[in-house]
Amino acid sequence: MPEMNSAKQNRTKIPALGYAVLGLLQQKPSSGYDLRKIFSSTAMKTYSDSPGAIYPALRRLEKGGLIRGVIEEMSGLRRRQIFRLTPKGLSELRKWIQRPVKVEDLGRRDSDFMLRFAFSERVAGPAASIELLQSLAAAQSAFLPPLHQQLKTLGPLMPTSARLALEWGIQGSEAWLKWTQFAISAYEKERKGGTS
Amino acid sequence: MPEMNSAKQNRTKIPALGYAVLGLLQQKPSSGYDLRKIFSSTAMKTYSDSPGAIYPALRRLEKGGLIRGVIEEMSGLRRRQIFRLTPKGLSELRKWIQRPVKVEDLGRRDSDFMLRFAFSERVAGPAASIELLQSLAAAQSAFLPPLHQQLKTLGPLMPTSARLALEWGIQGSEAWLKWTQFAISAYEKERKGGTS
DNA sequence: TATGACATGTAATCTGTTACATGATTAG
DNA sequence: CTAATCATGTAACAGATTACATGTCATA
Repeated sequence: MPEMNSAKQNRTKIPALGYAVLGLLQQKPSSGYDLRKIFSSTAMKTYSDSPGAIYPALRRLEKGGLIRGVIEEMSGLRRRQIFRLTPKGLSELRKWIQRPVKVEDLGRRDSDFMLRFAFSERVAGPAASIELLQSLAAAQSAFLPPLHQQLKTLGPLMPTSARLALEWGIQGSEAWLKWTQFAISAYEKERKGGTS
Repeated sequence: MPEMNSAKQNRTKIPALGYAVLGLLQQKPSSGYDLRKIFSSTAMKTYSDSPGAIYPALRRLEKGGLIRGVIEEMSGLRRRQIFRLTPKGLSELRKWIQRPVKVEDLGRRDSDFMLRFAFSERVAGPAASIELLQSLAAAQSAFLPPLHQQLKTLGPLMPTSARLALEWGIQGSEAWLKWTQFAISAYEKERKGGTS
């Protein structure tokens, strides 16, 4: 086969939900139930709020030494385990956030990147956020041309609905690129007039 | 818990990859290898091109009576199994395409909907495409206000990068809404000046 | 005759979904 | 008292990833 996606990953890969948990725990030590509430009520609905996902994920992260849970016995005898990041967990989170964006990552606009970026400032500082945005911009500029190409060559042969779907691929990516510029300039403005 | 996502599904739920396969087979009977090439080379990279995903999926669909494979023995003795939709498969595909869009479906802009819409014209005709778009527009108009609300209340408390990520949620949805209008008007234009 | 594309598969493993189960505490 | 909410779990299962295995055919 010419070049199918193979990708040999070294084990211990953390899934998206795991990073979402790490990021939230860095912001505020929480129980599994706290996390479930966040995943079910806020804009982070992409991640599963089911106990069958959260609790096993917490145990995996704990076994990997990335978080540590302590049972809070204080007020009221309702058992409740609060998890916190360990230093190892923090460094793992930081490494994930600072990974450069590759063109292949851009397929889904909703994934991975936004989660990383959302956490970036808290975890690694504004400089890291800016770097991430620039890495994104670079990847994006390489992403669009092939799509235009596909539309030009295949578009006329496709049914209207299929062509329109492909056009969303383009329009959506362009909107995302605009957001990237917007975000970069927001950081530049902050740097000048900011609270520094 | 107030209202966590539970969702009791009746069995025989077909996963996204399954529908992608059904849609492609409706357009053109193909082998597993053909499908893999499509998933690895075209804009449909969201779906797995790995043999460990495709071949089991084909067998599941065949067991469910949605597709039927025949071994092509013609030219050259290189075995190659060509799959086609059965009538049941076609009707299942049509049912999936014609499902109305619900607000909860809108979380990820890249998912499900675009696949359904892309196939809609071929499988169920332009009228179905237009209906899908209108169903989408209705769901979208209910989707945006809560996001604006969240930004207004939580935004000022968030770090810049987290707020910008939330703003992408809004800008991206607005861009999608614009595409929806664009697509509807494209169909209207076609209906007037079209090949009818 | 060796390489690489064609073509199909399988086994181990991981993660998430679905659907229960359990018990403590608080509000009406 | 009873219903709802807090809080944690588990078992069965489905589907995807990873990695390997097998064999055919064309061409350089």
